[in-house]
Amino acid sequence: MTTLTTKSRFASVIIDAAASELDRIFSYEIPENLDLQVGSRVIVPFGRANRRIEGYVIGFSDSVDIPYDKVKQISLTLDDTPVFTPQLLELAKFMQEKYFSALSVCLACVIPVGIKMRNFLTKTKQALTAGIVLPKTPLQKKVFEYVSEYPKSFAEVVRAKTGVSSAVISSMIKNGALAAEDVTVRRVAESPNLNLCEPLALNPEQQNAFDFILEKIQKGDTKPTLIYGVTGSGKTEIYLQLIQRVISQGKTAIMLVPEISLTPQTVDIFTKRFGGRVAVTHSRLSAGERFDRWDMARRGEVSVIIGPRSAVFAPFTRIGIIIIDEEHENSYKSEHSPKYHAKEIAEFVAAQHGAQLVLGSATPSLETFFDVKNAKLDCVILKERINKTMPEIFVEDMRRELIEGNRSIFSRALYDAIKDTLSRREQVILFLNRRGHSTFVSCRNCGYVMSCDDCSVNYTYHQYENLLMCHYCGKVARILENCPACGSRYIKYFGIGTEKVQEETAKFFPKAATLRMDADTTSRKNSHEDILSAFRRREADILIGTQMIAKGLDYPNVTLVGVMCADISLNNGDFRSSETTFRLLTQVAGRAGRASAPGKVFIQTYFPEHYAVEFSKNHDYDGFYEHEISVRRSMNYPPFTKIFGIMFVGADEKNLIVLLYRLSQIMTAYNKNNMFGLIGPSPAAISKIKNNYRHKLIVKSEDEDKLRAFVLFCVGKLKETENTSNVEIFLTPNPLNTQ
DNA sequence: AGCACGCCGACT
DNA sequence: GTCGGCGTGCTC
Repeated sequence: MTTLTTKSRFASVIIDAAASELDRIFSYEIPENLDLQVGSRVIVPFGRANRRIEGYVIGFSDSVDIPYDKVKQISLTLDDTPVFTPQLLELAKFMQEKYFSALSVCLACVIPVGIKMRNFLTKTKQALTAGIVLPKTPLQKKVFEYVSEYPKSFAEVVRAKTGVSSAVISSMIKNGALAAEDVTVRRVAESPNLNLCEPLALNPEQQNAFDFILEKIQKGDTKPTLIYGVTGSGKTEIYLQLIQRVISQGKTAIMLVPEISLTPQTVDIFTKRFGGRVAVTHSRLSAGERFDRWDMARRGEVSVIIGPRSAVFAPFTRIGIIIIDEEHENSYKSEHSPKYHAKEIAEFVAAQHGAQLVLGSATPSLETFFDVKNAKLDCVILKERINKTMPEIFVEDMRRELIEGNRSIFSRALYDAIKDTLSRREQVILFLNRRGHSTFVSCRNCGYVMSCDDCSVNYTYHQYENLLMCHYCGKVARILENCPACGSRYIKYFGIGTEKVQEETAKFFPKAATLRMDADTTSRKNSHEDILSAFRRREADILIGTQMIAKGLDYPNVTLVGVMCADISLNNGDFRSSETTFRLLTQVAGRAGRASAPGKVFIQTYFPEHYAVEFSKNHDYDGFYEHEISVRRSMNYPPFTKIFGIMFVGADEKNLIVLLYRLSQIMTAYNKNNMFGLIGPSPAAISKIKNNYRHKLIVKSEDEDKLRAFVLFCVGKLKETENTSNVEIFLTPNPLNTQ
């Protein structure tokens, strides 16, 4: 059925609607004069009222299998070129099946301009050239002379240079004294005449990694490669030189980076190497800017795309290499439907193009390293740290501090180290992965805890605004003097956040200037960059922050890092918590020290003997991997199984629990040979958000395809036998967590 | 999803 | 009579 010819009588159309009942092919007759291709965007009459709706042509046929009198005609096509290639159509079909999404939604995802636009937003300007008719007036003569000297000048430039009004120019165009043509202009940031940078010399390790991957590319060996290299080991230079080779062979390259790493510095490195051949995408682009980058890629005006996860959909032909830097990053997984993971998409696209997939990380995800061990992935190792030595790590047992009478948030050793560091005029980073002042507020008389009415989340106290905030829905409440339950006045604030750390730091080190960086201080545009550069300029001695300070930033003058409480991520109840903690500690520790002065890192914890803490203390990823993989094996967790999250969300909790319980009964009944492991049903970690209750069921299996089929079958059975109209059912294959 | 159809009660 | 409430079913 799927052919590329446009001579067929009928077109297979996917309607632009997310509803699952509409996620199928509708056949339409093609009018005589309409030129269509696979990928054409069309308007079709739909439904009893023939309302006009957008659709995508995904194939052609000469017959239909429904009564002919039902078939309607396509009204019109929206663009003069297809919006997706047959390859991207295949990718969308793959996503439809893998992520349980409507094909129309997957297609919209593949077309970044899928943002509803009637027509493409090509921006044009009028370029003027002297015409054949001679000018009549002095002003016209002036324009004529300028344009004779500088043909194809933009009208706005001609007006500025000659000082004439637009009336003069338009009358000249009208009588033939000027020739005008519309030329496309791109909304791409002008790169300020950057001097292109030559490739840097590679050290032996880098050279080895480069040679290994280049040889694979030349041989057409498409097994993916992991570059496993500590922070600062020079992975980026290898990426750059590989891309250089690929584009010199006339192929294209996709470079994925976590959104947070897409800083001006990163962009600079790439534009300095590839000049106008590289386009950068990021989430803050306008529709027009986004369209231009997409259009430039599909027309071959650029050869390299660098961007966050969505850049994996770049409409390139002949892709030679796809690189995923910091492959372990959670931001590669989309939170919205289709809940794709950029790594899975990249694998598919690389296979389509015969491209080399390169993953880079200092702390690879367990799944990735497991694939290395099973020879599904090649691996090159970079051990050497350029211009930096490993910091020394101290683990502080906060239980002992308490027993020995230290009730402050600083262990005695960390306190001394901060004092020392400040006296040497060096800088300190204090890390705590929780914003706000106090994490819960409760009554010491009756134990009542202030929490959000709409979500099952404790209020966090924010001192600056002096109010209570729900970190889930953002709702705020006023602080109370009396307990709403028992009326007592013994309200106390417990648990520390970054705000409290700042307050305590000021108390203990009154002479030190502090800066705080978290979601509360970076909501303003550019404030993120402002805080970091202020710290780099040494306008503060101590930087206090959450997760967002942990990643890839280098401050040569920071020689001390304190992790205020490692237990937060350790106790989040998810099977990946050890991995997350190990990685976080490793990343934070990487902020300390430089070549001349090795840094010190203090990790404060109530659980110092936890293996995630122990292994990070010794910078021992391999040891951590071996331990963690044995835990995963014994618990039947990924990578030994695939997991599947089923979440029921609705306002009527009782109804929701009954239905989810019924689903688990169906699953148990059809679970022959105990092929599938069931966990739950149970309330989600946050069991209520905005007055909608959330309960979940986790299913595990070694066979991903069977797992998918089983879940789909059982949910189908539930929908057949019960009324599920009052619950929303969210299916998430390979969820990032089991919360 | 969105829209028409149709089957009910209430009302100028 | 007929206006409008919402439950039901279909969409090439």
